[in-house]
Amino acid sequence: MKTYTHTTYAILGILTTECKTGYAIKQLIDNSLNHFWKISYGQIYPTLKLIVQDGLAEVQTASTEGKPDRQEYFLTPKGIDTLKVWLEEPTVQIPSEKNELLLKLFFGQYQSKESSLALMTGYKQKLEERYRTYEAIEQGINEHSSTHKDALYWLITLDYGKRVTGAAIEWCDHTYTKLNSKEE
Amino acid sequence: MKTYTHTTYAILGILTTECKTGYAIKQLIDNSLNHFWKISYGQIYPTLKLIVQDGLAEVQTASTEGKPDRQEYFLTPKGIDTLKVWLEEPTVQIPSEKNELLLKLFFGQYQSKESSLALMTGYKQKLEERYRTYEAIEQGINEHSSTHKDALYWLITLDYGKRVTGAAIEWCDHTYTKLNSKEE
DNA sequence: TCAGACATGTAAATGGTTACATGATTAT
DNA sequence: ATAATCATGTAACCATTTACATGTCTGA
Repeated sequence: MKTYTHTTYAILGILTTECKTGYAIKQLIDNSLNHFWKISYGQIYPTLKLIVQDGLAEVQTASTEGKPDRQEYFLTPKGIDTLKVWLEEPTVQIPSEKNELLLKLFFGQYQSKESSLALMTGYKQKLEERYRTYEAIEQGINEHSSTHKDALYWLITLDYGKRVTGAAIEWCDHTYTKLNSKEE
Repeated sequence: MKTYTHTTYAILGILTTECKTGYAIKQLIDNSLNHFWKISYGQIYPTLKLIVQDGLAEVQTASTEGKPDRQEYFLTPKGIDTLKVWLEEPTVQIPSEKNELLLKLFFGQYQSKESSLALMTGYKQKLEERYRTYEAIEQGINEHSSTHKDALYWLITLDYGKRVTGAAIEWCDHTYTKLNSKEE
């Protein structure tokens, strides 16, 4: 069986939900998968074209009064099968991020202490903002969608984000203190 | 001032150490920056060419008996300045990883419980392996290079890796139990 | 009338990996 | 002989982002 990029499987997966158009896919990713997956229109529309070509989905034009026409995509049995085969594959790569802060800190020697500390502060602020975003999404799910069939899995991925972000925030505090107490 | 990619700054930074050749840069990154930065020869050599063109470094051919000739790169004052300007910039983007496991788990609905659990187990194993690697590197630094001027910064970046990886491992345990106890 | 949400798409550029090509030297 | 390490480089390919282009409809 032909293999696709993860991005293609992401789109295939989203087409199992109520989201059926390129625009809706973008919205879902921005709102719900944003902390572990991103995608641009420049990939969505060409990918949708591809999966139709390969018989994994079919298109239909839908109209709603007062809104522009939409192209709705529906998975074919072959599409569902392709998604399931990928889901059952046990091999996942653990991500290895490119971390700009660590890169700068690695060359900390060539930097003033103040500038290292400023870097840490900025980073921590961004992490805390991210943490609060996760909490807000979590609360939203608990309040509005707790009975939704996917809610458990959404909460699991959020929990991951919170734990990892939390650990990074603790590292910031610890490192700030360590660098700050260092004599010049 | 012209801006460069992070990869270019990484190379600029490495050229401040004893590593002066494309080959040595690759080795340093693979050994020491590997957990937060990666690079291929396909980028190193063209980038070295670029930074020479831009007057950030100068090349010299060096010979050692019994080894092939090397091209050694030395930062110019302009190169050091370019690096410092980048280091002092306080704006760092927090990385947002593409996480294949979370993507698959997000569509957990369309997967058997067994397959979700197998995914978790495989992921945890890889994380534990990574954690042990960090510990080994840390021990190596403490034993052999604890007095090296860069040792503090190396240990700080390793600490980040350990904390974040540790949090992810805990999430694996927690999620495994949660999914396992779930009635079918 | 004008901003903003809804909606679809393409082309060019960017950043990066992989595969290929070459060749010296050392140790087995 | 030959595998391993040292060493440099290019070309093709891939995934992804950004900028651009177009247009509808609603509500302020």
